Amino acid sequence: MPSNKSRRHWLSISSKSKNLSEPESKEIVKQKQKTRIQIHNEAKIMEAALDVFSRDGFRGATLDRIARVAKMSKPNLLYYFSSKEDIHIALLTALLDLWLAPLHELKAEGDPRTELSTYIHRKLQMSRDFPRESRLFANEVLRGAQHIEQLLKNDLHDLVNDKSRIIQSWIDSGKIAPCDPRHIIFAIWATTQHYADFDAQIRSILRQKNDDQSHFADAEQFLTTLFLGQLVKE
Amino acid sequence: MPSNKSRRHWLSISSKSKNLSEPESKEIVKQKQKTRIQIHNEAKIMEAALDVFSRDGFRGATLDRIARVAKMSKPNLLYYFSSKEDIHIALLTALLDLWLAPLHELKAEGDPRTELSTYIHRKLQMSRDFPRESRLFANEVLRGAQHIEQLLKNDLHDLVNDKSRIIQSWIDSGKIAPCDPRHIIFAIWATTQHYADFDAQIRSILRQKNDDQSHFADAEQFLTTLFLGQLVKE
DNA sequence: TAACATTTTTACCGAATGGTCAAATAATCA
DNA sequence: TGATTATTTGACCATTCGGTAAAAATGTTA
Repeated sequence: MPSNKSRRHWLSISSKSKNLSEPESKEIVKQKQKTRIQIHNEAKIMEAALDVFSRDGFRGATLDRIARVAKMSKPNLLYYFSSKEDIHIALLTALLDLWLAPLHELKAEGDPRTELSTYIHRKLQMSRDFPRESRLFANEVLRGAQHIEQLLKNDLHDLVNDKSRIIQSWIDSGKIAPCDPRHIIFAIWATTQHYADFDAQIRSILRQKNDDQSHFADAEQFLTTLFLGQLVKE
Repeated sequence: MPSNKSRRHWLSISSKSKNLSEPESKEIVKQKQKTRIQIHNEAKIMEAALDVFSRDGFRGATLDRIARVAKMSKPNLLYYFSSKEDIHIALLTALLDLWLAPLHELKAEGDPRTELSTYIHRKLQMSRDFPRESRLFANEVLRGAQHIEQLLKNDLHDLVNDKSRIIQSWIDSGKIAPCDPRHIIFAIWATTQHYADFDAQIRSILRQKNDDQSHFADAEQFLTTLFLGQLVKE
């Protein structure tokens, strides 16, 4: 499968949680409209920040490096975001939806085998096409997830519980072995994201070049077999 | 690239492999005997380094912080290791054996079900009891594994290939579905280490306290079911 | 105990860090 | 167009970074 090299994804900057406060009926909104330059530069910064934070983690990343990658001066960068922490949080927040999209699509109506293999497929696609995003979250969670604690405890927790109820219904109807459905989700996360986060290790073992993505097909075949219960014979 | 200034740092953690050979065979042994203070302080530094590197990654970690955790001055720390990179590499090297021990124990003679569930059990135990070690390697591999490239390409590669041959024999005798055995190993790594590396996420979702490890029992039960092929019913 | 080797500390270095400020420049719009 | 606002810049700052030099302190041993 050819790789999708042009990976500019739109990033809607977190419109700052101030928006939670009532915009005072339908009058003049305090939040000013974003300039074309603003939109462009904020996107440039997010793109650069993704590059740097995903490689070095929060503490290891530097504003100088982000500025250099974004091809702007450091003060200019700080004109758009007030601090390093700000950039990091904005980036994580903006990418969370993209990151959780595959799980959102897990539907109760479908049959378990189809739903699970579709989910695996989509997650593997994410690892293949958005490895930086995967590493960004991996780095953040490794650190203790201090910058997205609330996101995890609220949004992610609720989403997982929601989807766990679907899986539970499959368990109740005897289609899946009794277990805590959340561990199924953990296992799919772990196995699929592993191919992005631990890429260097996998390539060392498989002796693959950096641009070779042929193992993803094997991985999907294997993981489908694994999760659909046909790996070990009786 | 380690700039190897030939200082008086003949002391190195990895020298233990040399100690296995006969002491003073014929010539004057350059390797001097380690002082009690040396042994003590190197251990103190490794312990502190494990704490700091596993939390912040290589770039994010600082010598000042390591020194503070180890309760010694920074120059004192640099008396034992010549650079930050040195400490990191020494730590990774010293811990690799511990980290690979469970895989080493995978034996061809046993039956696949027992061998796999034992391996899962050991790996989960590692995640539970040595989470910092797990995160240390996770951080390093996330960065591209620049400091352990050779270790991965040689030692780990060979070990995995070796054990893959065992699994392949199980495939050949029809006990396991045809697949690249290395993906089985990857999947066990991913799922088990996930409980250490992504601990913060898991606790957020399960709403568990930091010292609660009760989910490890669930995890083992679940992963055994998963890998032994009894998760999804026909 | 004296001679010697090992360990620790103090004081320091140049570079990089996150961040500020006011002035200069460019874009927008009445 | 000019006035206003939005953007960019260079000069700067306090702190922290990885690391060094050399003396002081401590341990070891003849």
